[in-house]
Amino acid sequence: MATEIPKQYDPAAAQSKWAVYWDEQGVFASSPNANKKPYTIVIPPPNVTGALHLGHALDDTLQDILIRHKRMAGFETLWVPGVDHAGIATQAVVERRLFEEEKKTRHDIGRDALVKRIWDWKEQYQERIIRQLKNIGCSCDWSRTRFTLDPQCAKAVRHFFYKLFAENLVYRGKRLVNWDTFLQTAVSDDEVFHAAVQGSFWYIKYPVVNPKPNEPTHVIVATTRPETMLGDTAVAVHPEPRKALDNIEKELFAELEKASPKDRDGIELELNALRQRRTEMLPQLEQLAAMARDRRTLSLPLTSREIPLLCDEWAKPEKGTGCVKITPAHDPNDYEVGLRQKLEMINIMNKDGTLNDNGGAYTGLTMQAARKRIVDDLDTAGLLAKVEEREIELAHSDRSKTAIEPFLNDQWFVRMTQLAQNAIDAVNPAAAAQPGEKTDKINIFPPRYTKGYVDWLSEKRDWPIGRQLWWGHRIPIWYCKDASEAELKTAFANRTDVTWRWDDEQQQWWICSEEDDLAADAVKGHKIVQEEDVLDTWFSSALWPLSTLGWPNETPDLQYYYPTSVLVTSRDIITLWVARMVIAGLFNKGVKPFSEVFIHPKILDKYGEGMSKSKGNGVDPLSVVLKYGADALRFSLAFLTTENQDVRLPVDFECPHCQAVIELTKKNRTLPSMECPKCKKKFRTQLAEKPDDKALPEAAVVGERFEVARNFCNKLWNASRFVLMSLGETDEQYDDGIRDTSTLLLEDKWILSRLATVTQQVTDGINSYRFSEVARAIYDFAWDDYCSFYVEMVKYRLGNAELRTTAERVLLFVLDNILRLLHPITPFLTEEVWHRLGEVRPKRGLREQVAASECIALAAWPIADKNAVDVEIEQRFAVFQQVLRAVREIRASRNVPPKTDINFAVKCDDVTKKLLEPMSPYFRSMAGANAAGFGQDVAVPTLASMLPLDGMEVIVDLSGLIDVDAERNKKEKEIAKLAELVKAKESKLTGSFIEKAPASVVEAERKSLESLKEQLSVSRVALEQLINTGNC
RNA sequence: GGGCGGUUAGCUCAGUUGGUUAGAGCACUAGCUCGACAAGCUAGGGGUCACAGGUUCGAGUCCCGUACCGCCCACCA
Repeated sequence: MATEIPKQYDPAAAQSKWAVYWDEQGVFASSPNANKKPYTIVIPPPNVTGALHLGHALDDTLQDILIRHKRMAGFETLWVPGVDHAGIATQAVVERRLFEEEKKTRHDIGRDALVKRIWDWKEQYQERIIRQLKNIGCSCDWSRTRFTLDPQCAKAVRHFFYKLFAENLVYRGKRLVNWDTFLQTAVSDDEVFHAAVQGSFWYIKYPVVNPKPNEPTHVIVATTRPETMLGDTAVAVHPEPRKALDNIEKELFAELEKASPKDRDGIELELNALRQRRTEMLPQLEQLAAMARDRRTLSLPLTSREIPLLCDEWAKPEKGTGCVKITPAHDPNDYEVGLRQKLEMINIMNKDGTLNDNGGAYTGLTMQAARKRIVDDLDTAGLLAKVEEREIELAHSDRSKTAIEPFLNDQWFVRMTQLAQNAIDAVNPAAAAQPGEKTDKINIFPPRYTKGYVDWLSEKRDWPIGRQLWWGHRIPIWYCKDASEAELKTAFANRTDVTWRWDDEQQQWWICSEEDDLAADAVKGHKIVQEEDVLDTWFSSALWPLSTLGWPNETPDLQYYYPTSVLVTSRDIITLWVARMVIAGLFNKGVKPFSEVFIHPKILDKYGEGMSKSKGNGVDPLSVVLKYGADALRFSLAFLTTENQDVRLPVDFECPHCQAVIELTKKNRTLPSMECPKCKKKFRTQLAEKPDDKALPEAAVVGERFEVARNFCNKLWNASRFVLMSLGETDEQYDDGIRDTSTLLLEDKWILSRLATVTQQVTDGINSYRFSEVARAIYDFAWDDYCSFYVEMVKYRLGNAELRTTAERVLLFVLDNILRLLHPITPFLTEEVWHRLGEVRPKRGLREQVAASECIALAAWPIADKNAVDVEIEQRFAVFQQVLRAVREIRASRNVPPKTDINFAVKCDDVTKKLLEPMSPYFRSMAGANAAGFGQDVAVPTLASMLPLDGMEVIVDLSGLIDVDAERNKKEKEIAKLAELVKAKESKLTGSFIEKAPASVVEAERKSLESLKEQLSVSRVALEQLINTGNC
């Protein structure tokens, strides 16, 4: 029966089988259990903008490793799955698609139709995302799947907003916002990126009104955005340009003193420019400052407006012309100046990016078109002094990729001063962070990420929470113009879930309701109108640990599972998301939302770029699963997770027809289908959406790093196959045999000692998020110790009736433990083998929680047996390994045919002799070498190869096999190397090393020198013997 | 401009509090179809640990500086 086990692990079969099994058995379902400690993770909800890529797969694999480990370790584990509506991002992709496919904008189809399309999109991608998670083996409690826009989350959102409003922590005000003219919404600073574009620097002349004699007739300002001049309400000059220049010069001198010779030239250049500016421009700037104090005005070109020339320190005399135009409604810095100088703020733009009525002759043009016309008109009027070509860093919307226009708009904000401070106080300083530490504070790992979190919060910038979108949580505010407070009181008499505040600026009531049920006639005789804007996506994400557990209701879930145990995510949303969850958790519940935060590396593609949906370089984890299986994918990802900030994971396509590897390039990575250059047949990629493409066979994604893991899975599969085929029939509890140490041989004790060490390493490693170390430790143990040594040695014992029973027990015991240690990383493979073992040995012990016939996902996590750790045993075993390696090396280097047995002896002391003698059968079975003898006075054959080791000499009889010249050559090289080492060590041991280094280190070095010397003399004797042999 | 990473074998990366002759996988070379596994087995070659200085008996590891690569934040009329 056992021989039916295939030679290769079949991941697809195991995946479909066990995914269904776990689901049917309710293995991942969780509910509050007073007898167990909770261990909770909420998934960072992926955006429904698109499918998951390998970056998500890493995030989710790590969480699953933690969850599966804790589940086995006896915790009541809950992993809450879900997806995020991702307001702007999702609306943007749907809008973009609408435009590409139907050339329509959202205004063409209207709010309801657009929202319906987005819901369709959401359903499609949520389904796909959940399928991806399931297929890579995530052990979430699927019955609890949440969506940030579902009724429960909506309730939490309204409650949060209400609480903030009631405590006067939200306000509405005119603010300069980043306006996305494509999406027609404000976006936060965090949703803006800067990119260099080719632009120009225009110098424009503003005529002075009624210039006096000796006064300049024009003031020249430089700008990259001439069209905004229509909104200018002043031109500023520095009040004390001389003093300002003096200060800068002073600073430069100070810098020059400290500067390295290399930097000096640059500073000198700056100084020169400054001096030149002083002579050429300072007199005029001082004159202008004087004019400004004199309240002189300028005539704003192309308009009939007069604007003041004024003094403000924002005008830097060292930059541009030293004068700067002030456009408060369209520039963040000018806005500040405008507030300071109480300037009029003239908004010249409509929400769609065209000029409004304030644009005069240019009304209706886009900002772009207006720029051209304005420059032309200025030129015609002789008011364009000069134009410089130059590269400008321009703000772009992260969502629509279009240029941002600073825009004055009404906006809702959350006051951050106190909230941010609380969130700062909630984290442990980086230096104090220890995994698993019992503390009220949050620990961030790796600790270096703590700084960014604290720094960002320290700015305490108010959070703009409104978005002019249709996809999201509508702000629960209703406006009422003309009711009296008494009327409001009457209308909401018995309601504790409605509150209001008077908006002085707009002369209206703000009515905030916690329940989404305010009718238009809720206030008798008055119309109330709900705010059109929706909330920033992060507003609902901030509540994720709360809303997924039932908040604002004090549910049993919330009481049991909150705060969650750890949050696992990547570094780019530490501020946007992690910080805001902390804020929301503390504010709403008074308790941090999670105890630890683990930040894992980002996955980069072969070009070193982070994977993202918008770039199109995201690789579908299922394309990897298709080729290598989910276990291999997961193992690779765990293996990659070092403390580094990024990991590179290059992949290519594999043609499903001819298996040719097709390089994945920036060009073809966005294609839904392509043709194989080799076999000329077509195939689809993960991006296929149209029926034609979907009908094609799918290309898998291949990468070297996955092969390593796939090979490992297969290795373990085959080791298990060997064990399954070797086990005899018995009904015993194999672990009883382990506890009876009297029958254990050296190799048994050795592998049990190693197992105990590795068990501890793996347990500690998972608890402290050192995933790479964990994967490496099991990999090395399973492959090198278990397969290469233990299994090989056991082969001999299985054929020996007396030695068989213990060997079988240990063999099985260790495999059983490897499987359990590995289960969090490779769940399908281990579950498959576990059940097969269950058929042969249903009564395996060590199962506190479940019977052997049940699944490994619920089996007990191995506990390291400290008593089994035996350093001396490991050292003794290492001697055996050394000798075996030496014999093999001699065999290999002398090209002894594999079927030819050789004879060997080891010259050694009595202790070693006693150790090696029982190992004779293994030298035979593992190296084809017959032991001729061990001990002080073994006979040395006339033709022998001798290899000196630490305190021993391995002698292989090569009569009839040896090439004397080659042997001599080898020996000479060896002697030279040894002599060099001896020399180095001798000189080390004559220096002050002896006095200053700790005695134990010195002693170790002495011993090492002795050993080297001995090896050297052995080699010299061997060489001499060779020469003699060669001569006769 | 501020902050944070990185630089170790041809490639991708490990390297705990400084301590014998710096490791792994892939690739490469030679030999193996020996009953778990060719996705494998055995052996081998390959590194002045980016550069320069310092601390130390001793530095890949600690300190200072330089160069290059990358990320984040802020700003640039």
